[in-house]
Amino acid sequence: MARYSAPRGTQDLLPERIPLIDHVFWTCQEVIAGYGYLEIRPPLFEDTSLFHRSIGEVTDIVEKEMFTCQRADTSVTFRPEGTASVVRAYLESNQHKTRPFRKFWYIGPMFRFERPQRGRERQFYQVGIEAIGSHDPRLDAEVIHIGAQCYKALGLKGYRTCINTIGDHDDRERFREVVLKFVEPKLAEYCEDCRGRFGRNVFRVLDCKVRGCRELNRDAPVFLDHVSDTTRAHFDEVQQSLNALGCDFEVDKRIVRGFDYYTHTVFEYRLSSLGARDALGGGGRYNNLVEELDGPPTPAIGFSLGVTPMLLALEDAGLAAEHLGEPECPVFIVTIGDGVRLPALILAEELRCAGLRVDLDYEGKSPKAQMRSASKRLARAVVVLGEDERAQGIVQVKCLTTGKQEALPMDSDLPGEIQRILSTTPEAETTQP
RNA sequence: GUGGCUGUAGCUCAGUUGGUUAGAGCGCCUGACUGUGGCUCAGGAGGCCGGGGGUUCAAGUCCCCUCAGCCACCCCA
Repeated sequence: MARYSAPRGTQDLLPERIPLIDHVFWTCQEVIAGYGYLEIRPPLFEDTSLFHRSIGEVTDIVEKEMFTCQRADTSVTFRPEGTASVVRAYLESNQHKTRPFRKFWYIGPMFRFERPQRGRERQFYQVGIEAIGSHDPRLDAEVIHIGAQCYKALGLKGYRTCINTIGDHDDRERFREVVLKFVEPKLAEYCEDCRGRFGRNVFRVLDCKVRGCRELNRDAPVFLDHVSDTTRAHFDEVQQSLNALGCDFEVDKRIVRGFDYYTHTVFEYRLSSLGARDALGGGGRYNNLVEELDGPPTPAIGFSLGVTPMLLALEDAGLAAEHLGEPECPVFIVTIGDGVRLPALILAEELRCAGLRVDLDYEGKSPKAQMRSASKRLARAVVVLGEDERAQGIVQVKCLTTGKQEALPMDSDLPGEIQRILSTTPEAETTQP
């Protein structure tokens, strides 16, 4: 048992797993870049107040899930999501004055003090995009489509793109009144949770899973019946644009997102095979957030995709294995005898300078064991440098895929020769089991 | 934060109604002509049985606490 373990809800990304993570990163990045989004890298922590303002005071995240650090008179919080930071950076660099419409993407760790379970960690990676400065419904469609394209590019199947609108502030206030009037008379009949939700967030009462509450909600008011014409028109155009893009989607009236800043279009990507926590990612429009953070009224929309659920989905679909494993080190130098300790060090460095990835034994292993190490490291060529070779001014170069070995003079073009040997043995070992 | 399940070698797991020196497969190390991998064979190392306390003549096995993971809830990527 190790003395220390990683903090709860965190994990080490060991070398074997890095290629898989990178695969996800690169695939998403490639898709996103195709739509003109540019990467932005804000700090991992912000003034605590930024999240209070953006996410909302009465959200679970702000109330109990923030990693906050107090030093003297400053309080910073490790970001629980990316949007607030991006908007803050947008305003701080005066984009709203110089280049009001911008499209950003980001990737990096987020932090939430939650109880961990499958697909939920306290430090987790998200890839996200934020398009700030336009209310064009075609942009909503683009953003929604990009997320789906990321999943498609990863080879995932069976995910669903669910969209909804939560209207603007007026729409919701109007609807809140309607719902309050609907629920209040029979409040006593609802479950305990719902009676709590009544005061905090009435809308949640409408999608309670308890059977009794479902019965009570059978004739509940429908939001879309109470929205303004502009809200409805926007939502309609979003759907038309999605169809134009060839993006499959379904409307799910129950989508309500966890942050206060969302307006109008909200969406979620779901994959039921993930279990109870079936969301791959989600996002929405946030037309009031820029203003809320002391900028000019500026419409915007974005999403964030959880890397953890993507990894789980890839693993479930059997698409992860091919990306797991330690990156190969194509050239390994086997030394025999103490007399070649320094010559081997020099030779390795010369080969590296010529652009090869080279390693050698630092454990004092026998030649046989060094060969085994080379194999395990997926080396494709071994350079044997022993006392005998050194005396003759040569090295033995053994190709591990063909097993052929040839003697080459030390003063010949060794890097070139090794390159030649590596390139004449294409992909032999990748076809092994 | 609430409830439930689980925790034995590096990994995946066996371990009978509590009973002697806790096992297997894989992996790791060594060896099979004192300098040559993969395959095979032989041998070897490696476990405070998650941690702490308790019951008992005796605890990996039973009880309590704690930590961690998983599952569900709240909520959420």
